[in-house]
Amino acid sequence: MTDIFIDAKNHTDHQKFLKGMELLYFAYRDFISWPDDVLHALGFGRAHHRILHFVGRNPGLKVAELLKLLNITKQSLSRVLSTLVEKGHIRQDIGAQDRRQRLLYLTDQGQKLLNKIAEHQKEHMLKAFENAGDQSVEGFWKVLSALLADENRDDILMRINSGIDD
Amino acid sequence: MTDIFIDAKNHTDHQKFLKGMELLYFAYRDFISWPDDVLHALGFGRAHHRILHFVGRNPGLKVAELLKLLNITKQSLSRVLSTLVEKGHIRQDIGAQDRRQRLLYLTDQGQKLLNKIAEHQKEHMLKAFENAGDQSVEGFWKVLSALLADENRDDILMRINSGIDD
DNA sequence: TTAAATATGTCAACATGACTGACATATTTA
DNA sequence: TAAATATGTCAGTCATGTTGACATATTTAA
Repeated sequence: MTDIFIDAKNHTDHQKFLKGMELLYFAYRDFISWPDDVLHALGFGRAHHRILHFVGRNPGLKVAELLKLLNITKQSLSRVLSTLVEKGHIRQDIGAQDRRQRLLYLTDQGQKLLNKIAEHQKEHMLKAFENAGDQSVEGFWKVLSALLADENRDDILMRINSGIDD
Repeated sequence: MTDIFIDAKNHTDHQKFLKGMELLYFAYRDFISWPDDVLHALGFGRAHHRILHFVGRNPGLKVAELLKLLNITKQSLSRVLSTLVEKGHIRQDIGAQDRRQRLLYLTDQGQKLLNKIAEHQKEHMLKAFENAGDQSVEGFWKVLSALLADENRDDILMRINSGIDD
C-alpha cells in the first residue's frame, strides 16, 4: 500500500470520516465474529461472552455496575446472567456491607471457559498490533478514547487502565 | 492522563489485548448508538442506514456485491432493501450488460436522508480525529486494517481507498 | 437449441438479544 | 415505620439475523 492511502493529510474531512467509519465497521465485525464453536456448543452467545469478560475483569462487580457497563436493562441481563449462574460459570455473593447487593465472580469453570473463548481473539488482536507497530497502537488507543461518549470517557478509561501501572 | 497509560511498551501482551478489546467495544458502541431520531421517525433502523451508506458510496452496486459487503443473506437484505425501495430512497436499475442484475442507486430523497443521518456521526468522528491528531489517526487506520480478516483485507481496503488519490 | 448455471426475490419458521411495563422481595435509609 | 434502593421475574414486542424451499428471468455452455 503506497503511503498516500495512510497519510491523513492527503484526505479531505469527508474522506477521513468515511474511511474511519468503514474501517471501524469492518474491523469491529471481523474482530468479534469469528466461528465461535466453544460458546455455541454450550448454548451461549455473545451476550454471555460479554458478561463473562466484564465479571472476569472486575471481580466482585455489582449487578447495577454491570448493567451500567453493558448499557442494557436488567430484564435483558437477567436471562443471560441466570443461565451463567445456573450452569456454574458465575457465582453471586451477597454484599458484605449491603446485603441487597449481589457481587459477581467467575467460578473456576467460568474462568476456564473465558480463557478458551478469548484465545482466538487475543491471537488476532496481538498479531494486528505487531503488524501495525507500537506507535500505531498508541494512536489506535488515542482515537478510540476520543471516540468514547463524553459522559462515559472518564469512567471507562479508569476501568480500562486500572492495573496497568501496578 | 499520564503517559504510562498510552505507552504501549508499559503493557504486557495480555494488558494490550484487554485494552484494545475493551476500547474497541466501548468506542464502537458509543460511535454507532447515538439517539437516532431521524431514522426512527421513518421506521428505519441501523440495517437501513448501512444499506444507504454502502449504496451511496458505491453507486450502481449490484445486489450480490452488497450482500458480500454486508455479509448477510439475501433474505435478511430483502426486507430492509424492499422498504427503502418502496419509500423511494433507493432505485434499482436493470443491468446494461446483464439484465438479471439490479444496480442500486440512491434517489435524491435517499441522498438527503443519508446526509441527515451522517451529520452527527461525522461531527463525532472528526472531533475525535482532531483531538487525537493526524499521527494517531494514521495509527488508528493501520491497526484497523490489520484487524480485518485476511480474506477480506484487500477487497475492503481497495474499496475504502478508492477515490482518495483522485 | 435446449439444459444448466446464475442473479434475484419471496414465503415460512426460527434464534438472539435488545426493549417496555408491571409487579414482587429483601434490605437499607430517612 | 415509611420510603427508597437493589435485585429479580413475568409477559409481550421489536429488529435483525438465520435456514430451507421454491420461483422467475436471463445468460452461458454442451
